[in-house]
Amino acid sequence: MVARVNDLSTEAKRDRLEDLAPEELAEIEAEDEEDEHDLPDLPNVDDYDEVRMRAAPNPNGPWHIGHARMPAVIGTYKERYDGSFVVRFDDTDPETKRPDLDAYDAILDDIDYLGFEPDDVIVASDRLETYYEHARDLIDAGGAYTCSCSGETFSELKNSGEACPHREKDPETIREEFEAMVDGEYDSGEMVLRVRTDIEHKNPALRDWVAFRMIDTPHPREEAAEYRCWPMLDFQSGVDDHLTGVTHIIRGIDLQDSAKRQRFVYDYFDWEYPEVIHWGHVQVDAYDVKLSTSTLKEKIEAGDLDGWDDPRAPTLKSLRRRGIRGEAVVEALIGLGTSTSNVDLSMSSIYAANRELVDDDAERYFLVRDGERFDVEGGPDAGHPPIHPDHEDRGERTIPAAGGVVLEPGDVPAAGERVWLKGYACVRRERDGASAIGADSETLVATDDDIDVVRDGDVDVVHWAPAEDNIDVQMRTPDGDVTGVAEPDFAETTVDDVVQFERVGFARVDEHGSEESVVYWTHP
RNA sequence: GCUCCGUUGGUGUAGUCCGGCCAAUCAUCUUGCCCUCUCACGGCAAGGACCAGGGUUCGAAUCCCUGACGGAGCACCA
Repeated sequence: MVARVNDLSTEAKRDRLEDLAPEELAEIEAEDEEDEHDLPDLPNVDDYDEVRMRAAPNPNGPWHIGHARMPAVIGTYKERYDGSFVVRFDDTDPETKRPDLDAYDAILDDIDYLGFEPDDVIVASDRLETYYEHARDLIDAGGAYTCSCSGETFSELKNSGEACPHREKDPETIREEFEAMVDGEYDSGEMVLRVRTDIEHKNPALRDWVAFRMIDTPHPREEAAEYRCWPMLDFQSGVDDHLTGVTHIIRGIDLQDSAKRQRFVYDYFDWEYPEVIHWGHVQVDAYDVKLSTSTLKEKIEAGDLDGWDDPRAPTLKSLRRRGIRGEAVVEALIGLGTSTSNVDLSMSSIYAANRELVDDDAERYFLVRDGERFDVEGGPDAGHPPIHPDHEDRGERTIPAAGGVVLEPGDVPAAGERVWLKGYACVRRERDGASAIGADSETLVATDDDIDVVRDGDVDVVHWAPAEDNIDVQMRTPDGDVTGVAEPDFAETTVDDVVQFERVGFARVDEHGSEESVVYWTHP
């Protein structure tokens, strides 16, 4: 019987089911029609009035490509669920993760580039009093104690599951010592406030973790410079997530234990812990430079990179300068999903998304790199290729040929061979000896071939530029700078235009200087 | 050492919760063809994956076990 059912085709089974249980069939087919999202649905959305998320960057520099994943994803979820998100700068370590004062605005600028706008922006170092208040409440609830063990001593005790003597201090002392911490009466390392969790918890990472510690170095922000007692991420972040109404937390797998740690605090306060999603790390191919803000900062300071927007840097500022739209970056990052495994992002997926966005508007020009000069005889004075092959109404360009042309070395035909100068005509390279003056006087002679020679595959079409009255161009790319000359009409482009240098690739016009023009290579 | 987590084509992803419609989706990628006065755009086609081994079952990418590989945490960093 079962075998007979198995032998039925899908169609047949469907028909049979329709007879037997039409309502169940409807249900099954409804499931199939669920619209497809690139991102998985967030968990338990219906349990909340509004989906609220947060991005919690450490303001230590402008963002690299990997950082864009957070705003890309939560911004997309915000749109899907009509939710909101807050940007919270977690700048609670003035020493080892010392904030960079320029980074706050730089990061907001990067989010703007990606096309998203945070509903709120808050800064943790503005909120110390709030954290202190909650610490006091936690102490009163018996959930924290001051501890003067050295890190090493406590670590040993903790690893063997033993409490330190400070754990059973009387509440009065704990309160006094914590106030002394707040008042800055201890030096770095002398005293911490620990959350009382479970000293025998099977996961050593969760045992009585530090909530506050002393830091001697003043915070770079003036508003926070007087504070010496600073909360650790797990405490600060946990409190803020609750206070700002965050319903869905998305963060890296490196913080997998954070939720478990923070739950102890939430339990003391009788708060509901938000939904949590952990995702893996992102690596990006095509760059020599590591995806690390501190590494980038070092390279810039050492002069290996010209700045955060150097085309060789895997930063958002760099992509922006290259003419890649934030939208394309978002699209590629969304495609990575939110899985817990580490992922590699191919730049080609960003390029593919961007090409689709810019191709229609990108005017076509010729750029010849490392050009070889030729005289042209027998043809018209100029060539007239279209500005855009799909839009004749945009007109055509004018490229003078009478004064000679330059070709890329790879496009130079062998003596006696033909090549089609795009928008101009078919030319044949003279054989050696036709002129006695030498290499500089090599000549291309226009033939009367019509375009059929190209259609038949006998002659290659190449791009070219005039040998005189051309425009010097420096093109900056992730692999270094290249130079070349562009046709005269290229001067009519304006800064920020993304153009396509035919057979070379897309580029963003960065500057038209008196000596030369500078463009940034976008992608093939 | 202790504790978590993961493993689908070159890359990413869907499917895994609730086993059958999955000889496995979509995108990117690579190759070929068509279009084309670009190696762009567009069109067509092809290529390429369920980590391994056991088990449960009529049936396993999906459930269970073991192993391998990879990642993360055990910080007075974020």
